[in-house]
Amino acid sequence: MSTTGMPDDATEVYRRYLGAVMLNGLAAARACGLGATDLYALNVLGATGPMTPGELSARTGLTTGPTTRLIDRLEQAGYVRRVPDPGDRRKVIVEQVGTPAELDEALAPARRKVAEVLQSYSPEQLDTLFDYFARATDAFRPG
Amino acid sequence: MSTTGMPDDATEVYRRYLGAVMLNGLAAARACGLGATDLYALNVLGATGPMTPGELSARTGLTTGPTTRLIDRLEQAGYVRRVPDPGDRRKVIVEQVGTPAELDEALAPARRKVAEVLQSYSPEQLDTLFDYFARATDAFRPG
DNA sequence: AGATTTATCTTCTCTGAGGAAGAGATTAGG
DNA sequence: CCTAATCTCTTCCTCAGAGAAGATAAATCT
Repeated sequence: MSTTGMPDDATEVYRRYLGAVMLNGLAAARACGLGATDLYALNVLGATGPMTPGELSARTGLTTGPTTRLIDRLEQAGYVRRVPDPGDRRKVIVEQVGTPAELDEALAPARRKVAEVLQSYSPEQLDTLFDYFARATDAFRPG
Repeated sequence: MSTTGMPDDATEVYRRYLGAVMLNGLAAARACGLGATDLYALNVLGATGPMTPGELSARTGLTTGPTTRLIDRLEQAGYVRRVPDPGDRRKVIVEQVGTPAELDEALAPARRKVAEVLQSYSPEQLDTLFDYFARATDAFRPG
């Protein structure tokens, strides 16, 4: 792809890879009964940390009404918890409850296979890979 | 994570990375007006290649009715094309029309940043990374 | 050829997620 | 202290998307 400076066949490999990651994540979400927005919100919370419903609604692009019910769903499913803001009693803080266990369970088979793949690399190669993971995470951040 | 043999902090880096990839993909899909199922189906088609509506319905878990309308949506949006099966005139083959341009456009900023990250690696390191991309793609395949 | 099976598409219905508007509670400012 | 602004939540409405059941067309089998 000329805009990225990557050769086309490398782009294709990478595109397929991203597609596979998405596919796996969506399938796992579906297996847990999570909608796309729910998963999106969980990812936002996981990436950015606890935040108020207002912030979450800004991040997801939802208005406040649907956001309230989004949080209701996540809370009822045990993925998230509402905590009162000590400094402002109008506010609520939404925080993840540990790591979503069901979701992790659904993602486990793929992670096991990935772990197998990773075991075939040398320590230096693993350093490279994890360096990439860390830096790509920022690259994928919105904004 | 003990089930994978990965150290816990490495798992966390990796989990964040996957979350970021998902987040970016979902945001891009939303920007293109694609629903979660539509995106899922496009990913299936991209990963597996052209297939009949029946196969697609099995992959997505939808019944045949919604699958027809799913394909209608994707076709109308120009992401996909229906071709008659030459060997069986009951069948239709659904195939992607090139690479979804709008989706690619929406993903471009992230890809540019990733390309920047990738430019900092040596050729040997890039070999390692792309080897991983290719093998991880299979690891993420459902089944 | 006739019957059965297979594959896709159509129609109807319904659930669920999202928007709009406003209520209730709390904080900030004059 | 009283008003205005802020934050969350509630209510009502709409609509896209999914299931169920059946229609249509084509292939297969006896």
